[in-house]
Amino acid sequence: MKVSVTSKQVTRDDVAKLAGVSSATVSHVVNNGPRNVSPETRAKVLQAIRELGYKPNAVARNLRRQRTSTLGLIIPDTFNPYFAEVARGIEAVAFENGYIVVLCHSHYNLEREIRYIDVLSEERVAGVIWVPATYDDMPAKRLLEYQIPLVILDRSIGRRDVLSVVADNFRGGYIATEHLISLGHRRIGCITRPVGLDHSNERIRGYQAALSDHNLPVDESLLVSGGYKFEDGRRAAMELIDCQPPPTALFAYNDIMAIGAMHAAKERGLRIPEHLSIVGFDDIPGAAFTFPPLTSVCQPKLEMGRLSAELLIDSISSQTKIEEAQVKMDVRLVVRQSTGVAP
Amino acid sequence: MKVSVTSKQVTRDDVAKLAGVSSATVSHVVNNGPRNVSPETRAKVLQAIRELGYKPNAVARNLRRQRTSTLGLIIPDTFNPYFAEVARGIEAVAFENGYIVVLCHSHYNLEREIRYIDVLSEERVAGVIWVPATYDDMPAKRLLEYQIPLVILDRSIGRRDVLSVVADNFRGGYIATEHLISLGHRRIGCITRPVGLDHSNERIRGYQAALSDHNLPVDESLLVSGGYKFEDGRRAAMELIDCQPPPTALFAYNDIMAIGAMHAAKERGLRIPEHLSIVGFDDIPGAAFTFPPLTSVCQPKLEMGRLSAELLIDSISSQTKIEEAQVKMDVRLVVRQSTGVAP
DNA sequence: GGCCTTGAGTTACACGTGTAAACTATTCGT
DNA sequence: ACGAATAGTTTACACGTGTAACTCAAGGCC
Repeated sequence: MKVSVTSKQVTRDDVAKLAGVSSATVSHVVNNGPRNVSPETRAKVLQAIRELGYKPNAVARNLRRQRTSTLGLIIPDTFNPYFAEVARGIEAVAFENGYIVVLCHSHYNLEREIRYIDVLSEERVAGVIWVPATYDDMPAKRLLEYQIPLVILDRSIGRRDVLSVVADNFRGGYIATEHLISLGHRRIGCITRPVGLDHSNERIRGYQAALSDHNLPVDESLLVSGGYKFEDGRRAAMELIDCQPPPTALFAYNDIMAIGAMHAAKERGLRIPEHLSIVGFDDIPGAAFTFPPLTSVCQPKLEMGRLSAELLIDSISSQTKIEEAQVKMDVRLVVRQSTGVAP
Repeated sequence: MKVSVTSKQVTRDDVAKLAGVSSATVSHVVNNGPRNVSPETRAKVLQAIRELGYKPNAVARNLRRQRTSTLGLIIPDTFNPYFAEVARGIEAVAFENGYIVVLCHSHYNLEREIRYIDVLSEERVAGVIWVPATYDDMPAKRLLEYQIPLVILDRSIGRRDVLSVVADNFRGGYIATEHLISLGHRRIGCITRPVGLDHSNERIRGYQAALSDHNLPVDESLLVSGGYKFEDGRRAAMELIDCQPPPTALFAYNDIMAIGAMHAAKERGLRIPEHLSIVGFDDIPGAAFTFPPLTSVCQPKLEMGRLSAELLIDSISSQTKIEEAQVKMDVRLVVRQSTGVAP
């Protein structure tokens, strides 16, 4: 039925004129309120809307309502599958609730986070989900200063008034190690990031707690800390394999390093899992496709994204004070074929 | 210097009052025009802006200017690393040019594409980059009907008035096959999607053209079409390996299938590349981490994203008619260790 | 001096919408 | 029968901004 070919925007007044009613009535039809509209009038208005191809202008509506239905997502980089899955959950919940999501890649860069926060502030976004790129809290402070509702994902800044959603990294390290212990392993190596960072600290603490709880020694020489990349994992594994006596199992900080460790084992002629068991962390998509498929600790990434969006939308719409500032999500072990009974 | 603790929005008028000037002058300072402002007045205004923590309201500005600085990105799913990298390029260029990007996941769903188009239309986005989820052109038609500038990524709908950016899939199939031929392979299997879809058709044509150009027979029995997943690749490879005589090399439609084929080979006791060479397509991040690392055809994903954003922004700001509707991007072969001389 | 130009600043209004308040016409309660 | 209540519709205005049109003062030019 669309006839309009002009490039001029069709406004509510055009619809009103065609339908022979006032523009307020059109508004009442479009928004189902706040005043009632008789069925006949409603029909006339809807017909006019269809004929003209009228689309309400969300910009004007946002200005008038003094709020938008836009959420900002500040995330290091969706190229990382972990963040990509989180983003997927956020976008899905946003869409279900009539929000749109502005994608802001910080590229692991503090300055860029801050520049994006200023942009989002000017855009008057309804709220922001922030996946920190560095260990600097300034972005959170600035968002609070701007009075923008905020949920922090994947890290907590320990303030009672800031919502955050994190995975239980301690438990991840614990169950990974316990799994290896239950397979009879006694010397279990750990490949990790440089200590001092939240995630790795927690994962290492879990690893060590599991050892202690099962009366195994916590041998510092079995802990190798490097970077977080494939080559770092490969190198660290080499080092551990060359120990005397070598560990029979490895727990890696993340899957990429675990895959690096698998390569190291193959290069040393070790078969997995017959000679060496390996557990990773994150359960990236590729983990199922390694040879053999990698056992890994899985964070509920999609759920974490969904939950953070739900929390944010809740805190936007209700002014109720928050009870629990930090939500810790449970992790689970995905057992594949890279782990087996100790030799 | 910020003092304001009130939740009321700070407006241009507040700044004007504090600085003792008119609100138009504030506007002239903020926008560097259109009228000149003396250095002293400018200083007073900037000081007032700082004191009040004034942030111009982009919603109001967009309404007044009758345009936004927002781009819509409709994409099946950034969880797929191919799309994630494309999105990264788009976001980067958008940011550099003062645009923000609304992330719209279609989840390979036509209806959702259309619903998002309606939302973006109401939001009055300046333009849209569309990565088609299905083979239905309706989204493009609707965007054109709404007069929203459009760039189609990864597919072309063959209209002279619609910009599109695609990879040279034909050439990808060609150089992959030629690479295998140059290594002495004569029987080269091809694992592909069900025929009939743009991408796979082009890649198969390239594969066949390379064979013909080197005077090798195009043997239909060496072409196995299945799905596009790991298991599909594994099954297809099994079938080819069990041929008599078996091929000494395989070209797979994508890396996931290629990795499936690698697993099939290992299960059959074949060593790669000594007994069987394998080439994939897409060069996903995991391709470098398989054992041995996978040779693959690489599309310039980041560049494709960047270019599509640049084209879109160009076509938004200039009303010039487009010359070349379709841009075909070159691909390159990344040679790793999954291909070797024929046995 | 008269007239035009120029630069700095102001006034006034439009952008498209949501909704309070005003206005009618109809129904209701007594 | 008459004021009150109710439902449907309209009028009027505010949201915060960009900018055209205007004012005013200060030179510049003959």
